[in-house]
Amino acid sequence: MTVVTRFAPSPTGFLHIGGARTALFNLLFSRHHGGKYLLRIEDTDKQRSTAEAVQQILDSLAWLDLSPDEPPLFQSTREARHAEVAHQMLAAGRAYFCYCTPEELQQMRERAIKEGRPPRYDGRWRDRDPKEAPPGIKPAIRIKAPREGETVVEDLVQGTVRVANTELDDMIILRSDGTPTYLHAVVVDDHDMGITHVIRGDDHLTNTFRQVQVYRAMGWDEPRFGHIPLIHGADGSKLSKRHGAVSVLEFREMGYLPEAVCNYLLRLGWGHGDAEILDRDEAIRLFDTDGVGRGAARFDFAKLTALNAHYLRKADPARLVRETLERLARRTELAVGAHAKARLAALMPGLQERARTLAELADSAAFLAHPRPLPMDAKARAQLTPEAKIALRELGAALGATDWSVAALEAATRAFAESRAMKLGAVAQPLRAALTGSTQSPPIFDVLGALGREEGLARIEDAAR
RNA sequence: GUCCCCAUCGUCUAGAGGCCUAGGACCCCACUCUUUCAAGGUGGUAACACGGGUUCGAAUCCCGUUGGGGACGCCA
Repeated sequence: MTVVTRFAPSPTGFLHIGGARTALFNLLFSRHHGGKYLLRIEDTDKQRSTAEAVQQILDSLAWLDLSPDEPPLFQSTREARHAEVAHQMLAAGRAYFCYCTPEELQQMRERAIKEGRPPRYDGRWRDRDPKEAPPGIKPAIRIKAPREGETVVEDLVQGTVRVANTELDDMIILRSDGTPTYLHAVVVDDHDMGITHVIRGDDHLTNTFRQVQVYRAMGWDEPRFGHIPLIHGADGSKLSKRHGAVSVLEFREMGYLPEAVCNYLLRLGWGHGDAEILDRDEAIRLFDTDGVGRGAARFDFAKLTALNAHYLRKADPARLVRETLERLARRTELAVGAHAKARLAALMPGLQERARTLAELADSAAFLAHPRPLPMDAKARAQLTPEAKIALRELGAALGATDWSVAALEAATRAFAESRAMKLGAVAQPLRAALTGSTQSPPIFDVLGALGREEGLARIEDAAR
């Protein structure tokens, strides 16, 4: 049997980071088993579904390299099929018309809760003759769920999960307006799409018992289910906006790399020995449901950031130059032209190993694109003592006479310091302040080299004034 | 309220009865390297929720307690 998985988001908003992990697990699982990974947009709620949300989800998945193997299936296009199946169940005596009004059901729920009973449909139309139907009411179709025994699901993650059938009620599969409910549509679509493994959030675990009834009523093979735990915020509650970012696109904006996000998401709730750094190929090779944990995991920005720093360090400098240029171009105080681009390309190896996110990278690179005079932060200004300024002026003169290569610049500076009986640091720090406006930067001679003779000497002169 | 699921350092996790003096990663703290900051290297702090069993032996199996999460819609 070829494995077929799917990710099935509803387009009522942006793609949640938890949804991204579900998509990742589905992709990894199918790839690991040599199968297919599909996408289904669950847009049957016409009030809340939007085309923008669909596009955002597609963009988010593409960014994370989690695009499906085939174009997405839109659930709304399959309503006729959903209704058809519901009517087949009706004909087979596995479903029935229910003439209750929403108000009536509401009352039923309220009374049950007041009396301390679970709020469930009491099955009042289950065996009633449709001839007794009240006039003028369009019926909904309910499934005839078993009332005795228990329903057991062998979950790939949670193990054997069982529930007494008395806990289940006869859920609506087709609304009175003829549209399918989620619980019904999901099953019909999963069956028709040939889904063999349903990997989704833990919050669907109890739904599974209801969905299984549809498979059984239709005599369809049931897929295997794997319910992965939800992601929580740092305080242990369900991850939401107040925990910081939750939208995948927000993570992109904050400067996280897609491969880092995927690696982090993979390790959130899944483990394989001591493996921490896993690229896509390695993840596909090792991923399986037996490595998925059963408890909810908390989202930790510190670890994501550490992982991001790792990937940033080994990323292709050319790629980072492009990304950084894009961010710098948004800053009006900078002059992002050919000079800046060349300087950035020259210094990127030194910059990228010092930044943890693309946002930090852009911050640390901004000095390269800043027109003179360069603004100084407080610590940098403190470096420029009267003595330091004198030394800088003389150093400038010395450097002006040297070949503008990193090695020559370093040699000249070391010779200069030695001639003054100064420690290299005593010269290098004021120089760093002059060149970068900061006390932290890549190796200072690399900076000097990247800046070029004209700009480098000019900045030294500015600072020596 | 009812049902379902979960429970190892602060966080993510390894651990499938003896290999556990509980390992790794992140965070934090020292030291080291060093022109700064990072990175790297070395070392350190830190956990089996609790109570009963089962067993020669339990982080690992069973029961209970506590704590957390989820689901109970003509939403998805």
